[in-house]
Amino acid sequence: MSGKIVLIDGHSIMNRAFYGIPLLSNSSGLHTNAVYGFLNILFKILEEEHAQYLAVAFDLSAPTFRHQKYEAYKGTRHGMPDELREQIPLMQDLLREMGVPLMMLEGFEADDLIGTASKKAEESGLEVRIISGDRDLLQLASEKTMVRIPKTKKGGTEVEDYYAADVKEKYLVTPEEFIHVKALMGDASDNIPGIPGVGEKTAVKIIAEYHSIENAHDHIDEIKPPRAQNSLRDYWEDAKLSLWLATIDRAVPYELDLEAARLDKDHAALYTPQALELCKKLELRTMIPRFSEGLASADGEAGAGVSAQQEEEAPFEKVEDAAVFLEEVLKNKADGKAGTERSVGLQIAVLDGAVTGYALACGNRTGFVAGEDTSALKLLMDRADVICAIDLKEQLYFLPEDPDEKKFFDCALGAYLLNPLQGAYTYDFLSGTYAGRMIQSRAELFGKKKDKDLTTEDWMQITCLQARAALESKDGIRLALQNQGMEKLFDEIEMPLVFVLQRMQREGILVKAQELHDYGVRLSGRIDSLENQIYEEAGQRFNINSPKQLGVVLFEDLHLPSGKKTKTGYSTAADVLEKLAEEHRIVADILEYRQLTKLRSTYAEGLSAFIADDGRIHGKFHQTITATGRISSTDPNLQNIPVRTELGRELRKVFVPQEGSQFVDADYSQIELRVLAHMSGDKALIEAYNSAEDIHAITASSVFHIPLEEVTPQLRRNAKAVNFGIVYGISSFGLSQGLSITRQEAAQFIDQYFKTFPEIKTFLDEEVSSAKEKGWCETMFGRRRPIPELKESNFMRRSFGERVAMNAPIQGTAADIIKIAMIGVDHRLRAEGLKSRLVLQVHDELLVEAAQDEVETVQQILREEMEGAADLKVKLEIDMHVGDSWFEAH
DNA sequence: AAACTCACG
DNA sequence: ACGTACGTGAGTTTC
Repeated sequence: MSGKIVLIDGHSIMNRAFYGIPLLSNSSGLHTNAVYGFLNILFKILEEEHAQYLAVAFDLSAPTFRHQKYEAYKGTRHGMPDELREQIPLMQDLLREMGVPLMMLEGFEADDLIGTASKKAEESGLEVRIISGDRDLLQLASEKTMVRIPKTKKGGTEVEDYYAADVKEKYLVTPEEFIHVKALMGDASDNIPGIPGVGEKTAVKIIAEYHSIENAHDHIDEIKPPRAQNSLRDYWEDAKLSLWLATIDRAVPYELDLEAARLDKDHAALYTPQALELCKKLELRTMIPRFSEGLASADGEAGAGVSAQQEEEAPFEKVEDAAVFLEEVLKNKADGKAGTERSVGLQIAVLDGAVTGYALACGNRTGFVAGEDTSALKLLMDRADVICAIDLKEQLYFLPEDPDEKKFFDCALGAYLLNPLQGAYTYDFLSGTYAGRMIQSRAELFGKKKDKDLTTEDWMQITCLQARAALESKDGIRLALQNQGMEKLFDEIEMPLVFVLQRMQREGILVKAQELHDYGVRLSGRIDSLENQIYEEAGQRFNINSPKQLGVVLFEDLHLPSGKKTKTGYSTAADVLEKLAEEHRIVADILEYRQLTKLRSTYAEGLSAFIADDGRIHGKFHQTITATGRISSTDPNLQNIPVRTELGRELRKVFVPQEGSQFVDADYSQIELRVLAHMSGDKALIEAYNSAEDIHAITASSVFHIPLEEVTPQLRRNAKAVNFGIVYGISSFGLSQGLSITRQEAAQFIDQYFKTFPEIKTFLDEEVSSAKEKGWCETMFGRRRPIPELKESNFMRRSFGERVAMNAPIQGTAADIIKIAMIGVDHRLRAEGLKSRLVLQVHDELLVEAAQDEVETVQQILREEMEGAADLKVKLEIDMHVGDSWFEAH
């Protein structure tokens, strides 16, 4: 017999899918994300494998014998979240409707059934593919059995494939020996105890040499690390038990009905009317087209099957005349084939900085247009109702000027709002998560190749995939935004901001290259003499930049009081060194050396490299990076230009407006604390803001019960630190670090603070408990941040989650507000026909390069748009300055 | 690639 | 008892 069978480990793949995809639920509150993800993986595998047989194994709900025994012995039981548990029967029902055989047998695990079925299949001459998220199944890999493990990587799914040889290559042992490794090292997730004191490294070493635990035990006196030798001797019974637990039973009394598992050629038989019905019932929206199309093609088997097949093999066309293709695309849409809206996915391919072409997608048809003919782009701007893209800001450089901003939809941006923790919003992730089509990622197609190592053909493929993913994921993303109440945030803040940020990037900021260079030279002079002085004081030459070497010099050679902080050695961080400044002259020199070399390498040298031919730095602003909704900046980072020290601040003198312009710089005064006052509604804090200039001083006065005039600088400093602490999600330990006081003292401050501002306490507690209940927190404008840490059992991680729940709504709301202000400022500058432009945003600060004769107007616009960006219970105030450099204006 | 340090809000 | 302030990005050393 020849052919191929795919065996899926049901629970394990459901598990992967559940944790890989945001928790979607349908209108009746039923969660469906794992079902959805499972189908995604299933279809992807089927498309790749062209297999003849398919079956899915599940554990029966009752605990199996092996685990029952061990769990009883150990008293543990791994739980499954209810949100996942409820999806298992749904998945099984759906598979039944699709005619896929379910392998289940009382008393045996899915592992055992798969092990048995794969053994029999191999014996009868079939190729076998085992799909599981569980590395335990690697023991089943052979020359004819490939174990495939889908891994959710940052931004997408990749499948790791293992034949027996691959297991050996990666783990240095054969699949069979792999069981013995497990028996020694154990596996917490699978309740295999292993033996104490033996981890992965030792276990692999022992088994690679002795091939089995029995043989190792026979040569017990030769076992190398004495710790492992003793452990194997003392815990031999545990090792044997573990081996038994880890071994998959390949002789289960179970016969898979191969005929029932048979797949037809294009898998049309999976798409039954009943399965379609169930999909509709579950509201698996993006799966529905797939099932109904499959059904339709099965109905008209004779002719339609062939063309469907062909389309699968050649999904993309290369287009000669883009405008013609687009006309046709838009016409089809308009004809109502896929709705009346004329939306097109768009992606531009750039190779070595030059546009090599662009892809337009409609439905499953994607046309790639080579070269730089942009006629279709103009047509597109004109004719399409919705243009979707991934990372639109970077695409805009290649589109005609001043497009109609309302037409665009950035899928990456939408997906970011739905889960800002995702980290990357690649086309394959968007397609798999929101369009129900799992596709090959860039890494799967081209491995670790860098941009410059890709050919135009490669770009063509990626670009087409991106365009199609954008088009297909748009509806799913919009629907999810709607369901989560974030449509307004998306439409009125995030999407408009894309264009503002792009204009800022394109504008850039003028930097005096010569002065920047001179600044670096000045630093170098001082660095040289410091370096020599440090060597002299140390009595030796060493690499001052190496914390490791520095630690040895300070704490061993010079015997300075042992820096307590350690992780992989001594800490030499600034706060540790500052406490040692009295002990030795070298410490102050090192701190100064650190400061100067930082300024030289990161700023003087680092920034120079980014000055473009126009003399300006065109840094990038990112809108989909931070967990809280802030913007981030790279290439270079213009949001961390020094300001706190005099010498560092000097650097800002090289950031200047162009001839005939001035900088106008405006920053919010304590925006986060004001947001807190508003959101908590705390009467005392609101009153404090309405009555006094100096919020930290009045905080000190209220908290410590002394008249405002008698607040000392020390007390004011304390109060300021507490205010910061509150915004960060207060903890006595954190505050004690910030103020260099004991935890008890810090706890007293906090206690006093909450007595003075009781509604703040209530508010923060409420934020935490609501986030615990819902799994996420949100800003005034509905921006969400999921906080998975709140569910964890680890104290440290859970505490982190609690602090996040207090901080994110505040930091995020402030971020929302300045985004609104940016849109307002940018739009007014342009609407009023001014030449002045926004050039930088630094979280609570905006910098405008203002034409000389527009300075006053710009000031008025900044004040109105920033102070009017949100209506809070306290006034939003800004500080504003005009100057001929960033140094002067800030 | 990870760890460390440090620049900013 | 657990060991930390919240959010970023970049340069350097080390593995």
